[in-house]
Amino acid sequence: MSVISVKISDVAEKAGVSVSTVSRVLNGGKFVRKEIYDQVQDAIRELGYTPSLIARSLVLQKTNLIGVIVPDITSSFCSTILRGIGECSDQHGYNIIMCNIEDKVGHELKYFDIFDRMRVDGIILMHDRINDDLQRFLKTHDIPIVLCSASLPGFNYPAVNIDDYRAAYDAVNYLISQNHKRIAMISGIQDDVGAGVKRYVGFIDAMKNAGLEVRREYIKRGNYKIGDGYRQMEELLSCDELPTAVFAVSDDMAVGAMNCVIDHGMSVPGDISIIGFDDSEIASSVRPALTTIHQPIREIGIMSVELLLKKINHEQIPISSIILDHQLVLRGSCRKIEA
Amino acid sequence: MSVISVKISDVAEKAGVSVSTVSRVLNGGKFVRKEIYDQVQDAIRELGYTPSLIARSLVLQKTNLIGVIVPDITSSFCSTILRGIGECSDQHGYNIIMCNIEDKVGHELKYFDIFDRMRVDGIILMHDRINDDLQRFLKTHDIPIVLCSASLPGFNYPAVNIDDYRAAYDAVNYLISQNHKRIAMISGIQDDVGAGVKRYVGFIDAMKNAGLEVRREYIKRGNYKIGDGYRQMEELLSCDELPTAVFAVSDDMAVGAMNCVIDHGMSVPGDISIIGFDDSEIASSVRPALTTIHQPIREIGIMSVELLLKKINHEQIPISSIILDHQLVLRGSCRKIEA
DNA sequence: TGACAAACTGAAAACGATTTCATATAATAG
DNA sequence: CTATTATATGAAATCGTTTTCAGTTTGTCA
Repeated sequence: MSVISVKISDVAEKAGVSVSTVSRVLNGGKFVRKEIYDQVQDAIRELGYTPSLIARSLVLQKTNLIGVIVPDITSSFCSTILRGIGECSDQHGYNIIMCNIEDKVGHELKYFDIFDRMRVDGIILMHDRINDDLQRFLKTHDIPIVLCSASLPGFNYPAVNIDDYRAAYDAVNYLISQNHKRIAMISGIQDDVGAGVKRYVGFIDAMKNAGLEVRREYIKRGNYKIGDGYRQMEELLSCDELPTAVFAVSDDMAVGAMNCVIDHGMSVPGDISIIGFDDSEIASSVRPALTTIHQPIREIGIMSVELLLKKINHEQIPISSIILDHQLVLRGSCRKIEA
Repeated sequence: MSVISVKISDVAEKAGVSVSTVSRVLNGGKFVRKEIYDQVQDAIRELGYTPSLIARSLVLQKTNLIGVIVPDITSSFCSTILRGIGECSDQHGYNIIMCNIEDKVGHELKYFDIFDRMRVDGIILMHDRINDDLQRFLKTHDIPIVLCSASLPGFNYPAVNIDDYRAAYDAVNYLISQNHKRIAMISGIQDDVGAGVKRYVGFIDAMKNAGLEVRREYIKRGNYKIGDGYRQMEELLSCDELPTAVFAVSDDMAVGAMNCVIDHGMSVPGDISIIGFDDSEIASSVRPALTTIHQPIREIGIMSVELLLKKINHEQIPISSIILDHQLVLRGSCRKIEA
């Protein structure tokens, strides 16, 4: 029962050697006689000694901590990324300390400040929005940062993303190839300066290139959650002429939209086709299963960590921003309109 | 650009006072003259100084860190609890450091060891399984631990749970009240010594008390995930006589089961009624929406933190185990059998 | 055998905070 | 006006490690 924590000097005393020698044993045992080495190991075992990472961090000026800021841990997309992050950092001997922004948008600075004081070795940021305080902070501090499924115009932090423009374009283009003409979009919120605008532009361009009209009333905005999708779909259903398809920029919103359609006694894809984005777990757990854009979610998390570690270790980073492949996955929520 | 980190002595020098004075200012400024106080604050601002929590932790012997071990961050149940945990610990000035057990079952010890070395102030454990190594560890260390939606027979750590026995009983009893007689169960895995067995016994008792037969072939086991529910349901569908209702001990498994039924061209609840457990987000995002047992998920997380903090601060803990209320929520996945 | 390198060991100085203790000044009381 | 107390301040010890540097063995080679 190690109530009082035993320290390195206790081990040293017990083993009859100096503190330095114990420390050497702890760190590989180079330059210490086999005999003494064993002696020290015995003492460690008998005393149940475990070195304090706190003390170690202090002298080494390195915490092996990675701070992670997520917008909403509850979303399947985020938690899957987080899983990738946890997995990879674990493998490299880093631990992650997580902060959930949630509804506390605008308070990001608080978490950066905490990370700063904790002297984390680096930060992974899954967040697109920025305000003045944060801007100032980022300009004056230089903790290694990588953006994960996000981008911050004006800062060239390394980032891991897919090609959101292209992916949105592909999704909409698929709808068009199925002869849909009245296509609506449930987009991201106004101040999403990252993926949000890219997907938006992707939608617009696909429509324009096909010579299709984009109606103002067909463009809605939501905060990526199921409830948002539901609410926006309700508005769409009140249009004079209903769209035949809707492109939602997250699976969650797509599911919300789908539920709304179903709850109004209509059918997906019979009456309205819906295409999602992310291919998060919910996409395949729902009936009809969602046709959607697949992102390599877990890999995005993993790559973020690898990029961050490179930055922490001052290794050369080949390209500052990594774009992973997306993919259209066809399931049951879209149908072809017979011409 | 604070490349070289500025320390308290730099501030002291700049302000023309001693280190102790700066420290006092940092910690509330009691016993320091207004004039000097301002002087120090100015120096802090000008230098962009932020105190190192690492150094602070070392001397205070307190990290304000809480270690959290989750079985699967990807599940909506876990991530919602985690949100509660994050929220509450944040409010109390604690940070959480998260470890995802995932498929690395049996390696729990590794994370306990890390937490131990990091000198976290306490641990929240959402994990029911235990092995010899872990047992030995727990016996020899005494970090404050609370169990969150879990229980560890043989250790009387404080815990936050619902009454799993009663909840399962209520769920099954509801099915019975709807005239179901052939009721199947998709239970937890074999070595789940916590909620798993309690829900199992609740099922059995409800059946017995109603004088209903529990058929061996109607009892399946899964690891709480959607895929498990799907697979087990497939087996149930191959029974000679189909059950009219199935009780799944997690919403995820219930959804899996539901999808399986639908994919086989049958209807829920038309052909088979399904009741879930948890009322996690997926329960209401699926059509038909799941009838299920509601757990106050976020609150469970919050209460765990509060309990842990009490333990950390050596406050009296009134009752060692907290049982929160559950509730049956009726939605669309169950129907009444006309007698 | 002597010279020089290699292997081993320990004392002491960091790392960056808090806190105890002693001291100095200001305020209050008798 | 002195004795006493409250308020301000700083020097130095402490938290538990790693690492430098110097010193002591031991080994190798001519």
